[in-house]
Order: sequence, then structure tokens, then C-alpha cells
Amino acid sequence: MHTVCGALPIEDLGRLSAIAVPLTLPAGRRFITEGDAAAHFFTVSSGTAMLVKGLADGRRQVTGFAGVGHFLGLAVANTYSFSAEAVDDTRVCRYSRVQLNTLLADAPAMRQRIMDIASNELVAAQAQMLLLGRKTARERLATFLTGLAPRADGAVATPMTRRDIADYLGLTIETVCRTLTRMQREGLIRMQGSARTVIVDRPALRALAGDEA
Amino acid sequence: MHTVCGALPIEDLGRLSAIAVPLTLPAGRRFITEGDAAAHFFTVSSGTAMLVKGLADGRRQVTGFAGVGHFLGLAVANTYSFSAEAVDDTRVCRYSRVQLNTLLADAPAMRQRIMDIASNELVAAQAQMLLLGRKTARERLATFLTGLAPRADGAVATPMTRRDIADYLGLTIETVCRTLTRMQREGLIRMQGSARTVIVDRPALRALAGDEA
DNA sequence: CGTTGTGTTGATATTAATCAACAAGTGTGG
DNA sequence: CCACACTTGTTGATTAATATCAACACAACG
Repeated sequence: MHTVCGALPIEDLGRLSAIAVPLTLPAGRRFITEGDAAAHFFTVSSGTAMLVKGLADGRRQVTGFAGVGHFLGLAVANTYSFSAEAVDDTRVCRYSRVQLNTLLADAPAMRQRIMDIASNELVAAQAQMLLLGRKTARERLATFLTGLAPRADGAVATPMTRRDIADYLGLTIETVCRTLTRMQREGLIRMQGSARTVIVDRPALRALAGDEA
Repeated sequence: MHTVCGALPIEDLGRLSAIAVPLTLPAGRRFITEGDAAAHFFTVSSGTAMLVKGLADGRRQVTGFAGVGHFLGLAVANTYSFSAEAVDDTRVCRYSRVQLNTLLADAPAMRQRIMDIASNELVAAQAQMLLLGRKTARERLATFLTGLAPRADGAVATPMTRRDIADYLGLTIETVCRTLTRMQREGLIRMQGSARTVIVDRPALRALAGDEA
């Protein structure tokens, strides 16, 4: 999965796990709430989480999905600027930010790694701005699908609902549905239930995505 | 100005300026090109710069404006993932990334500051995703205008062209014009040439922006 | 089994884009 | 200093992409 995070080098995992609190979250559970005091940060152990920003009237924007090994909540501010929810049944580890900072003080490799993660997030965020500001519905879906990590059989996992995809791509549920249906009709993809999609013609889909400009 | 950067603590400025190469850029000059080897990073000394991402067919997205004191090009990757241009006549300082990294090795305060900057960038980027994905044209302009730093007389500087604003907000030039004209007709703002705008009714504009959800 | 949430498809509405004309600056060279 | 070209900004008419409204299929679940 893209954006939101990154993985740590093995040698640091032990020190990190010493302060980790493992949590099991059912699908849909919110574990970070926009505006709350930001006392913790999280890593994803299994499943998928997503970051959400909301408007007063209920409109929402998913700013990223976080798969296994990804980080959430690395903000400097005193309050979270986004909410986070489990997409499917998900295990996360929670870390105290105070303890993390202590740990970081003499772990330069880990510090560097976190810095790199933040930079990569920023690059991903800028790519997403281009998508949201300038790409068509079709291009957005093509970008989304080709950005998902393919499994051994060539299929990609889409555990999030159509609503989550729509809120991630700045579209409506209906437009997501119609666009995917059309891509299937055209032989670009094959949907196998709503949580699994085979990318039939990856080159064509990548061309549609329009990156590599 | 919002997003893209931040300022360093005074005590580090001397060390940084020792490796700085000052450059003077005319309005419109591009000084970072998407895809080029990322050997440098930059700070803005005067004027305004902007970050741009482009699609093959010419569509472009401005991902942020950088005013005085802001940073550009803090990526980890080997190539820049965006271009940068001077909005008006601008002075920037250029720093070698290699030298910067050496300097950072024993400057914890500076390192921390850069980490904080990156985090703030990320928060701003997520806010912009919400704007691009879910706000109306009117809400986007209201958000943009209320986010500009007001001068002593209450006016805000808008040195960028309508095209740049449109590419920043994911709109067309015409929609930006029409929306601003309408806001002026409604007494929310008063335009004084295209580079200067007085915000007449800031509370109303902030309410329109829809943040503080 | 009904109930509820999710996904799909169709008909229609609406926002913002496109196409077009022109006004207002800005700069250049005669 | 003025005429001209060229860029930028504004406004109007029309189109098009996507949202909205609506109906229904289907699966999960109590």
C-alpha cells in the first residue's frame, strides 16, 4: 500500500517493541479522533487502517491507507489533525510519544528512518494532490488500482468499501462503481467480489493513470 | 504563507549560511525541475516560490506556495518529485544536500526543527487534499484567502497569477475569476488590482472555508 | 427469514469546464 | 512617446463531467 508510512530496520524493532501496546481493532473501529490530544503514535501489524479528515456537514476525505508496517500519527502538533479507522479487522501497536522521543534521542538510524518516512509521505501527498486537483475519475481509479501492491496471482486486495475509495479519490460511490464496471467491460480489470480485483491489462491501466509525465 | 516550509532557530542560521549559495530569480524562473537529480535544497530569502507537479498533457497542480523563510526540496529520493518556480522576483539560498547532512549530524536542534517542518507540511498537505477532494469552488477560494497572512492594513498579497491560484485550488482560471468577483459583489472581499485583496468580512469568509469542523 | 448495509445501474440535475469575446495592463521597438 | 503585440484578467454562452436522486440486487447477520 502507498502513503502514510514505512517500515523500520530490523535492529530497531526490539527497542520499539519494548514500549509497544498491541491492540486488536474490529473493522470500522476509529482509534484516532481528529482534534484529540496526540499522546500516541501507531504502527499497523496486520490488516489495513485509513486516515480521514472530515467537514462539519459530513463530507470526508480519506488522505491515505496504511498497510502492514506503516506508521500513523507522526505529527508534531498537540492534537491530531485527522482521524484513523480500521478498514478491516486490524492489529496495531500503540506507542507513547514521550517514550518514543526518549528512545529516538540515541537511535540515529531510527530517527533517520522516521525522517525518510515523513519525506516519502510528503511526496505521496503531493502526488495525491495532483490526482485530486487535476485527474479525471477514470485516471483516478487507474492510479489507485495500479498503486496497490499486486499479490502472487496478480490480483490486488481492495478491503475498503466503495465509499472509502470514493472518499479517497474525491468522487462519489456511484462514479467509482460505474468507472470500475466500465473498466471491467473494457477488459482492463476483472472484479472478483468487491474486495478483490485482477488487473488484466496493467500497461494500459498505467498509461491511463498518466504518471511518468 | 502556509505549507511547504518553516523557519530555523537563530542559533543554527550561521552554520547554515556558511554553506549557502544565494541566487536571484526573476518572476517565472524555474529553479527545480521534476525528475532532475536532487542535489540541493533551498530556502526562500525574499519573494515567493511555488511547487508544481505536471501531467504529460500540460495539466498542472501547484502543491504549495513558499514565502520568506520556507524550505524547498527536503526529499529523500534521488530525484525531485516536483518542479519549483519563482512567483515574483525572488531570492533563494541553495544548499548542497551532502553538506546539509554533514551539518545535521551534530545539530540536534536543527534536525528536530526540520523534522517538525516536514510534519507540518504533511498536516498542510492533508488539509489541501480535503480541499481538493471535497470542497466547492467557493469554499476553496475562501480557504485560500483566509489562509494568507494579513498585512498591517488588513489586505493580503496575492502575487501569483489567476492561473497559479487555479492550479493550486484544482479549478480553472475562469472559475477563480468568477468566484472572486462574486465574493466582491457580496462584500466579502475587495480586490485592489490582481495582486492585492482586502478581506472585508473575515468571519464570514472563515465560515465559508468550512474548517474548524 | 426479515433487516440492514453495500454495491450496481439508470435518469436527471448541477457545478464547474470549455469555448469565445473582449478589456486592461505590460513591455517593446519604431 | 506612441503603436503594437502579447499576456493576464474578466465576463458570457454553452457543454460536459460528475453529483444527486432513485430503484433494486445481493450478501451478511441477527
